[in-house]
Amino acid sequence: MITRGKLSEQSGCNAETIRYYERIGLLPDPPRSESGYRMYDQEHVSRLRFIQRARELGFSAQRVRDLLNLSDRPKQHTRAEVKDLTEAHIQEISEKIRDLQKLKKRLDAISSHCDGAMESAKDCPILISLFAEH
Amino acid sequence: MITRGKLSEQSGCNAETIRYYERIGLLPDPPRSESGYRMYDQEHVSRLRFIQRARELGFSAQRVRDLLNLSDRPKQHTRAEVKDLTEAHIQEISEKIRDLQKLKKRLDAISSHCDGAMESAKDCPILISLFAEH
DNA sequence: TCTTGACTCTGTACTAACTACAAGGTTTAC
DNA sequence: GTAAACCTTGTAGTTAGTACAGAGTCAAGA
Repeated sequence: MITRGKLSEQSGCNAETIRYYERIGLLPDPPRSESGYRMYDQEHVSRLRFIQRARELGFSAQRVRDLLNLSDRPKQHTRAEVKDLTEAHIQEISEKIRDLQKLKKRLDAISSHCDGAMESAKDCPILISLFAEH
Repeated sequence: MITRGKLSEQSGCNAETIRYYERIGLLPDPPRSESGYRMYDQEHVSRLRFIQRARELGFSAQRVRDLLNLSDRPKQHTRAEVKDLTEAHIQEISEKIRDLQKLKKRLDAISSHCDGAMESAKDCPILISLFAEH
């Protein structure tokens, strides 16, 4: 059994974040010592690692919750459900990439019209294009 | 002179968002009618359009504020400063794209190991990889 | 034994960029 | 006159945490 500080240290997860995960129901309430200190076991460590890996992969807290539910009640769920969640997430990421690429293209185009010579910002083609009607 | 509702309608910007932009200092406090209604003029319309365009291009509110400052005091600023802000922004977007592409690659790799057949989620390679030590 | 420092507890407030709502006042239309 | 449609303000919610204050607890050294 370890305290929150130790769990934070072992996992590299901010101690406040651990409390936050408990609050939003990603980590179950741990048992407490007589004085009220949280006492974590190996189960908590594994679960926190899972949460960290999923978050690193960009899953939202809600998606992580869904994945954990599938994992907690595997008999009522299928691999297809897990795969569906993952595919939906991949889809979202692909869309984000596409949107950002479009954005970058537009910005590159705007930026290329400005040579950045040391003249007044008033005449800057970038600002003009942002202020322009249409 | 138009009211907030009309400005919202004309710009397509949510009326509450206009109040928010005022609160964070992107839009100047407009003059008020006798009864306290905000009265906007053409200047406000242009400025709101600028903000909307910049936000669509993914500039943060702080960046938009910086761009507006350059525009408001063009004599003290140069085109080079505007270009620098834009280039920094393009840089950030490029990094985001790279990060997301890396993420997608990892997720694709994980997902491809799971055929999604109707078996228990317990044995799902995706969940296993998320729970795995290392 | 006392004290000091490090830890933990709780609740609360802050971040970005909005959105939404309640309770009240104003304007417009019929 | 009254009802709808607008406007005002303050406040709370969203995501995914982070930070801090004030109080209690624990372990080690003098």
